[in-house]
Amino acid sequence: MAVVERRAREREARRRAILEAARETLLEQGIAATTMDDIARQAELSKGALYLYFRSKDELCFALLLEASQALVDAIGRAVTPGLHPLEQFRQLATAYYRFYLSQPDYFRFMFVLEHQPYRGRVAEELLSQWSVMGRQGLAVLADIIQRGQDQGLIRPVDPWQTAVAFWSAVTGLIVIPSQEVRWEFLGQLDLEQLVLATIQNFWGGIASPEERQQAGEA
Amino acid sequence: MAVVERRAREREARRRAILEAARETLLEQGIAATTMDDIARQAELSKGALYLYFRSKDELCFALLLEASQALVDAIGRAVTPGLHPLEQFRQLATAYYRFYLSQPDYFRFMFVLEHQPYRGRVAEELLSQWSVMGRQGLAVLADIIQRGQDQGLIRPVDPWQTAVAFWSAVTGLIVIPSQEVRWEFLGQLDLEQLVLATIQNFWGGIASPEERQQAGEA
Amino acid sequence: MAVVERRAREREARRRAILEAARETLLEQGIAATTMDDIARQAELSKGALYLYFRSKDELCFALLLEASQALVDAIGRAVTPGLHPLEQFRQLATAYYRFYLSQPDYFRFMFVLEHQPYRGRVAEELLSQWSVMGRQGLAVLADIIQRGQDQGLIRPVDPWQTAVAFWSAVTGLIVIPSQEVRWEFLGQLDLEQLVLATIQNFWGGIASPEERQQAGEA
Amino acid sequence: MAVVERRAREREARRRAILEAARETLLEQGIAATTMDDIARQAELSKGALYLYFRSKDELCFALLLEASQALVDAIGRAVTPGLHPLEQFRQLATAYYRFYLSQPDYFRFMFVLEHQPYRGRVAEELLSQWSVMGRQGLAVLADIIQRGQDQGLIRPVDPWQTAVAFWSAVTGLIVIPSQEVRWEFLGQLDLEQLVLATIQNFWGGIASPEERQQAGEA
DNA sequence: CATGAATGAGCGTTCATTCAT
DNA sequence: GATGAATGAACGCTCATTCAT
Repeated sequence: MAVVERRAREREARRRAILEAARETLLEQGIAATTMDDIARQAELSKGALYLYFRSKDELCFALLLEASQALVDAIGRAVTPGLHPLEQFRQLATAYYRFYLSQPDYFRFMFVLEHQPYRGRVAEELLSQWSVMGRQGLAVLADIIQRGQDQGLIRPVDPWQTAVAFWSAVTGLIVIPSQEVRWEFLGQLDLEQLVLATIQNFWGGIASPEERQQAGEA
Repeated sequence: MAVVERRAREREARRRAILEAARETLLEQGIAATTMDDIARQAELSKGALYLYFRSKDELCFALLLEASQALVDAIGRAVTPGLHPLEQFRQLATAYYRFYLSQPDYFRFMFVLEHQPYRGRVAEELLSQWSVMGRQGLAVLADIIQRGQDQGLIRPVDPWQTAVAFWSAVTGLIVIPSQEVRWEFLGQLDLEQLVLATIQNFWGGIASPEERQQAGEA
Repeated sequence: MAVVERRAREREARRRAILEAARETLLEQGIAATTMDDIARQAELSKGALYLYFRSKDELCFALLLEASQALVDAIGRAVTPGLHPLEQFRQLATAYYRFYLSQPDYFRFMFVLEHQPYRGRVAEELLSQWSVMGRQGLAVLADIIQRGQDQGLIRPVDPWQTAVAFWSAVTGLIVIPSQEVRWEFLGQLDLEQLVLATIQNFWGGIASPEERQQAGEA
Repeated sequence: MAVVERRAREREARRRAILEAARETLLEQGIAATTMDDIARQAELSKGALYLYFRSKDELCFALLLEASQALVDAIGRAVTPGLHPLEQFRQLATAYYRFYLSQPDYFRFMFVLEHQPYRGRVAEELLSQWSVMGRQGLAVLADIIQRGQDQGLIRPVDPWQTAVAFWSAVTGLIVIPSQEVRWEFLGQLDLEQLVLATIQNFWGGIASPEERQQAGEA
């Protein structure tokens, strides 16, 4: 039955190859401007073959979104050293997030900027729930850090989940919005890295408990 | 001739009516999924009539973007009381920004989220430069506050423009990203207002000069 | 009742002004590429006004065709000196024809080259018959010369009408075809005038009676 | 793989079938009045399929023009027996030309009459140059005959290329203009064949050298 | 499994014509 | 008479999807 396995492996490999091709094309041209022909050409496959691996263009795009998100969540998960001081973990996480943007700016932009249609009702329900689970997983890493910070008295009593969302949204906005050069070209060039680091610092300052803040102030 | 005036007025009114219709339809369905037929139907006009007021679908969308931006910039400009303490102005501005989102969430989302293609080369150059001027104008309000805060020794030496962009991007991300319910529905309901206020606070804390911070801490 | 007359005169003047405007625009851009808006703009009138003078775009085009043809037929009629030797009249006519092309090449091209749709059924029957009458009138000038040439024993027994059509078609082709530069650009520049004169000569040589030919040969 | 070959053959066949359908429809209705839908319906294909074989309506029309021209040039080339007396070759060529009109009057009319827009810039540059090459090729056959006629002292010193263009234009006008029945219906029915033959005769008479002419006169 | 020709609904845009003013 | 806003029926073209091979 090794044949069956090999087939499955080959199928998976082909699927990833298509996603890779789709990534390059979609990121360069945008979703609406990319045709299935473009992707097929890039993947060196026939257009029909695409439909053997993805039910529709929507599912293909969503699969790419899923893959990008998975990569990001993985990167975040790997970045945080268990047992460290929460502020340090906080820094690790934010740094990993920003580094992910640096290493895969297109992926990043694909996730947050591109013109995704509402996928509900257009892709398999199963994929949508995968997406939710993964998203929650990623944010949970951050929420957990905050939670543990509170347990150790380092952080004021705030809602960990809400705080996590806020921090994540703010940093994402910070990264994504000024980098949409076509639209906000008038903003000029910015030193994104420093802005992100400063924002992390500010944010921690904002949620730290008074004692912790004083300590940090003395340090 | 009063007739000429009336005509001009009617023309402007019709133009705005089309924009209004476009807004409703575009925001509900997204740019790509909205056809000129849809907009015409919503505006209770023939499709051809749309082209008497806008040169193309692109220009229509961009005109909406421009209108929304103008409304936002105006709201911001009105909100800031001259001569007040910069921190207070800072709060006024952020509050006005958030209130604009509250009163016109669709406008807001249209500006920052929807799938705008790069407009360069697709709409009249003149419109593009209006857009740049207006954008810079809006951000300048914030940058000025920061500048004056520095002049009064309230704010650490930071680049006012970069800081303005950072703050604006972060708050915008904070408002816009979690409110994309279709995509981030798993985030759950958030108390956005409190998050925004907290972020303002954090941000100010982050750029305040040491003396000012101490003062604020004592208060 | 002078008012009625004046009105009629004004109406006619306006009609001609529109035709003039139409001529410039149609000849420059072609029929299909010219819109009623273009013509109205050129005529400094509203689009609606055009329809007060012409029932449709087709009738406007046909009216222009008619006007051009009338001008040509008039020019031909004026050119031929009654009582002269038929060969000389023949030359006069051909020269007038060619001169008309020289002085109004666009008119000429409009008549023979441009993309006229079949007008039957699209313009008033009355206009179509005007067109026929005028066309026959023009050709009759040539046919009459041939007829009189035969009466005087200068021309071999040929059918005057057929011969007239043949000569006219050949000369028209000679003028019109190589001047369609866009299509036959590869032909290179030609000395049209000499070709036309040579063709006249040849043609006369071809239909002259043996005696006449001999005489001409001796001359 | 025989499959590849078969595919290529089928593709070519389909292309020709579309051209055939286009020919019928275009000639009946004119270029402007024929829609791609019409052609598709005639070809019993979907409209989209047309675009698998031709990049645009313009290219389709031009391809038809090219095909017709090729057929004409081929017919001309085949008609002339090498080594024959130039006058005889002259007759062969003109006869072949006229016969081509007889056998394919629609093709012929399509080439010379229908409302072709300037194609430059609207079809691939490559097609345009094919067109030029072929056109020159065709005319060169005639110019060569004239040249050889001169070499043998049969023809007066005239510019062979100019003379070829003149003759060709005149004959084409002779064939094409009176056959535009819709426009020149008032001309009545003509014996085209005899007119063409007479014109050939006249023309030869016009360019023959004096000796040759005398000889012909005596014959 | 893979191909690529074929489909057909739909898009943005144009423009001759109409008609209330 | 003159206007010009409005209509609406097409048009050329695209492209996600299907299916015979």
